[in-house]
Amino acid sequence: MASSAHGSSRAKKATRADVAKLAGVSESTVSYVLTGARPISDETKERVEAAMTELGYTPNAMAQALARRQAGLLALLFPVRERGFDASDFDYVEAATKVTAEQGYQMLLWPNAVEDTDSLNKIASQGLVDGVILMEVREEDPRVETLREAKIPFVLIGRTNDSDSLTYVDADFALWGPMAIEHLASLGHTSIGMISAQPDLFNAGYGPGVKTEASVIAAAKAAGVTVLIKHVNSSMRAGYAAMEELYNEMPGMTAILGLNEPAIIGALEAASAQGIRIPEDLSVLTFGISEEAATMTMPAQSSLGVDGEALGTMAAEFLLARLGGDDRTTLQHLAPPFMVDRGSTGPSRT
Amino acid sequence: MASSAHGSSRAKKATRADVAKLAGVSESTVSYVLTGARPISDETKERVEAAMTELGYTPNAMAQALARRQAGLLALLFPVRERGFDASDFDYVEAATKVTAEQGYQMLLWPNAVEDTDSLNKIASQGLVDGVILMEVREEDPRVETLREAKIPFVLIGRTNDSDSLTYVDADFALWGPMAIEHLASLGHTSIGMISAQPDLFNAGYGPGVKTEASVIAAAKAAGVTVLIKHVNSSMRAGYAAMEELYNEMPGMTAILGLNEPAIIGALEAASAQGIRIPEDLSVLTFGISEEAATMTMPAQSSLGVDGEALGTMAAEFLLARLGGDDRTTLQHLAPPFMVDRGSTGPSRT
DNA sequence: CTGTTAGCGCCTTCAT
DNA sequence: ATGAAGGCGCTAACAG
Repeated sequence: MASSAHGSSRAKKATRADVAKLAGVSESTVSYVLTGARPISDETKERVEAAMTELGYTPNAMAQALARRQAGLLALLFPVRERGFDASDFDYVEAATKVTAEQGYQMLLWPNAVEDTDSLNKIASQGLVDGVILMEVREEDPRVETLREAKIPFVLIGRTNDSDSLTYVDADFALWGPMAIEHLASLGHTSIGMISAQPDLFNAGYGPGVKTEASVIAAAKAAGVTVLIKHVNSSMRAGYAAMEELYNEMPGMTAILGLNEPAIIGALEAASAQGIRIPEDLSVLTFGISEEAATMTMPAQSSLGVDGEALGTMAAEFLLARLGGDDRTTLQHLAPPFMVDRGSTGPSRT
Repeated sequence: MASSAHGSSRAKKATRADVAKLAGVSESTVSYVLTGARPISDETKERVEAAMTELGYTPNAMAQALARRQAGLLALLFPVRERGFDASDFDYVEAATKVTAEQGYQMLLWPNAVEDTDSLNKIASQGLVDGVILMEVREEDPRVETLREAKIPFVLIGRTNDSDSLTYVDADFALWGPMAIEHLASLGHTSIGMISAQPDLFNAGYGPGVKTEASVIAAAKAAGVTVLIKHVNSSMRAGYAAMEELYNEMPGMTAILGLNEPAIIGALEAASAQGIRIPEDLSVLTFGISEEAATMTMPAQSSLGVDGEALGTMAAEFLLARLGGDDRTTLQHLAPPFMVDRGSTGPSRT
């Protein structure tokens, strides 16, 4: 069964006409048993279905798309190169995929870089996909203008600086700083280090980085505590080094905030190498980290973030609304933060 | 400029007929200035191009695909959920994307699970994509049969147990064990631990895991050294614990092999926590790890693996050959391993 | 150098 | 409950 001796992979596929002929019905009838858009007698339906399986018929996606004037495809833009694609990212993607699949859409992952607007323009303006979800959004994001010009419905997970007229879901980073600082301040911490996003992402206007830092700084000021921020490359090594810098520049540090997954791992390693114990000597609170990443280290990290699955779902629903022609309402959502206590923060023992 | 007050994103796009009318030429002429498949006078070419830009015309991908009987799309199957998508994975993808783009193909990333053969069958048999590249291949991989039935050209990066008739590129794992063991044995190591792939991947027949272990075991036997293998979950925590187990069960251990990125990080952390120094007290050699991952830990890990970019390129070339109708030749390639010494191995001081 | 004419495979409105 | 017929937007011979 494994090999058909003549073996031409160019065997032409059965078409709707073939099925119609074999079943002795008209072509449109074949379509109607597929779509169910019209009542068909059981008898002919059976004949048609038999013919379809006999011929191994599958409708041609391109022809369908052309006739229906819609591709049934959605693209999810995720510039994979920047920082990979981890379990927490997949929370969003999986949720969005699930929701849109229920409406008959297939989701494609577009891994190209943010700057690759040429490719993007192609898929967006050629009608290859019906709608787009953007992830890893920057404060100034060239993709937005490209998609706008292509007149294709799109929604952001994240947001740009100028997002009043955009459709998006995002975390409410403005609340992250206050919530985190209050938590630590109430435990008595007054000297707090922060291992933040890598410099280039920050400079490129990476939203979570910029917005979270801003709210941390404001909250620290309000609470009267000191925060020392380091922009650290996304590597354990850099995190390790940053930890030493922090202790040098702020000897009384009793807590750190994290906004950089790999770097935090390195920082924890540095702490452990120095015999610094968590949470006895140092409290650790990490932003926007997945369950997996948070419990992967030793000790596990208490964290503050959003529900990626919920956000992904909502993004998909917004997009479906746009695809459905809802053009008037503003669809925007900021998700509130929630904190998960995994025991890595405790009272200050200054 | 930001908002067009009437704001219907449903504005119908210009078609080839519109361009032809505006330029005062026939429709086919419009096509021919686009494809350049026929000489066109400079004068009419300019008129047509002017009309195109005036109307913002872009050819409809679906209609093109239908008429050409080819979509110009390729899918790269990568089940993202299993272990994420990291920098080393992107080496393959980027290389393959580049090569195929030069032939006018767009590469899509298909993140669905290996078991999701329904979705796969859809995109494969509906003519949505012209060819497929599979990654994360298992010894028994259901996707292969699905693609075969769909009669669509495909190539594996990796291979199944029964791959004689398949088109693939893969690492030559059979050489990994000997090369690694010889390296360590020649340094005097005789008690070697191995932190291997997680149990479920291994049981699912994850090729790199199964094949590498087999070659390690054989090579160890031949060299007369002892290897103790642990199947470890892909987390730092699990690696940390595995390290302790290894020392308990094999107190004289002086070297470890790694085949599990996160677990190795945990293992290194465990070593550092115990005051075990690398490479003085323990040699570390990791398989199939990217430059980034290898240099991310402290100390960096010497590693043994393949050139992902080269493999991705070759996979793409194989696929292009199949798409070009080359159906007879066997296209298979096993890439030799190469070792990168980052100083984490040294003489045994038993 | 340029136009005309069949399709590509399917959807969908009219008819019956 | 079923057929027939006209597109969807573009390609690719076939004619000049």
